[in-house]
Amino acid sequence: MQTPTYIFTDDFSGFEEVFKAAPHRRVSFEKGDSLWASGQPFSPIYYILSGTAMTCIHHEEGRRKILSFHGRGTVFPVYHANQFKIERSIVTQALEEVEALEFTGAQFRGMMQENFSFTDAVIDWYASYVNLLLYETAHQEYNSALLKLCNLLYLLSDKKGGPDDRQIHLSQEELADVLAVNRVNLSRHLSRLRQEGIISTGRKQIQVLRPDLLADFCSSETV
Amino acid sequence: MQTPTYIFTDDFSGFEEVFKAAPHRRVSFEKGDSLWASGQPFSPIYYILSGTAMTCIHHEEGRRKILSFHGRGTVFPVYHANQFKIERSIVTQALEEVEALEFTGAQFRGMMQENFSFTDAVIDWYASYVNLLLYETAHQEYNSALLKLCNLLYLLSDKKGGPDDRQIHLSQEELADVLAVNRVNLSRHLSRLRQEGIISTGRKQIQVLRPDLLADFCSSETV
DNA sequence: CGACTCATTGACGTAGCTCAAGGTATGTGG
DNA sequence: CCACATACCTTGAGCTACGTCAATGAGTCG
Repeated sequence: MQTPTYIFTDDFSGFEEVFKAAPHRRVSFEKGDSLWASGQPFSPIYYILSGTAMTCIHHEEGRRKILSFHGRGTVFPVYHANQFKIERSIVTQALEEVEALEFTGAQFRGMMQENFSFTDAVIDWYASYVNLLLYETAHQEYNSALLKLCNLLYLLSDKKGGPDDRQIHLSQEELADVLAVNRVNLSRHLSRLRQEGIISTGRKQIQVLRPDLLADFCSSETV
Repeated sequence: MQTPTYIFTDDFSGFEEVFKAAPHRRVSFEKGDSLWASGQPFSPIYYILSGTAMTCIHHEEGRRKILSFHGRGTVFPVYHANQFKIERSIVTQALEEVEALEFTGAQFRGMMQENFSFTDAVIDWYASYVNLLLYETAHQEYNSALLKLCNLLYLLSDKKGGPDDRQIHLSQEELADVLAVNRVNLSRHLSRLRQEGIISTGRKQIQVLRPDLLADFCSSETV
């Protein structure tokens, strides 16, 4: 039974050879580059070979909401036929150097038509994205800022790895922009968790010292 | 360029004959019935022949979030292979008598594999649902309760119809549960709009008198 | 070393939540 | 058709979590 993920990776890496064999354009982006011009509905589709990109939506009042992160072996945006107004506000930026293969919608659709297990992967991707968004809209929305934060830290920290792997390399501003809470308020809740010995904080990094105690703070929809 | 929709209808009605020809079970639900037992991840898929159903998520603290409405000619839930934890909290209820055709995931996947234009419809459905959820997570989240309400009224009211069609037959509690705001607070904002002559309210119904003035209150992501 | 960006802490305002009481349609059974 | 119950709606008063503004501190980099 799956919990939400903010970080997409390797959900298409089984098709890397298919991507390389299909007609495409090879592209690379420097840190900070946008994958497409902002203000436009998106049209190309990227399969990421290496690097990480971050997708966010800019609100007309000047805020931004960070939606998800896309690493190697995944695709963004995923194929769809219709254009939506909100796409114009969506921006995907490289957080580090990104190497990718670029496809048109028609090329991508052709690959789905030829290979139905590829279509399965597309459906899986959509289902995961819907799951993340449902979690945010229908669950996190009702939680206090502290609970939201604990849930996010829990989901972002790598439960499998050792203590050194349980680091989250995001600034407080970025965390605040994922949760749609105020940066100052977020800082206060982080100090609380720091005082309780659950995390330690540094510049652009948070380490989860006690995942067990953190889990106690989280909602049952999360752990 | 599409704006979000809360009410899904007729996005699969072009395939009604395909549904009827495929192996299925015919089912009907009385007003108030759930389409599947609550607390379970869902497994059957329904094509709705008539009636309307409402999907909501129950939060562990006792609140509920109304997600979407599903009328004739649409499908819910749409096919996916993985199971997600949050599905256990999702309930879809008949708002009136619902006649539907029930399919298993395997049957549904078979139909997608046989008929690629059916797969196109599934992708369109997912894209619309993601669009709605992005709108809620990344746009409405940052709006004040009044702006949220105006946006919702605008999206729910039938812009094509005449004055009598611009009625919304939902209780204030249901509207509040769509917007994740307090019922009392919602009532106050409705009185404001009533005082401005934009809407008239009654028991379980709101009529939009001046769609033009309402649009002025809405955000640009909505109109 | 200076100029960033990032993080912390305090003081204060307010939108929205909660509790509570009362009002008004709608439906039902006698 | 009326009495009563029930759901739905309205309005008031007070609280609080979060947002905003502002000033200061603490890493990092050229």
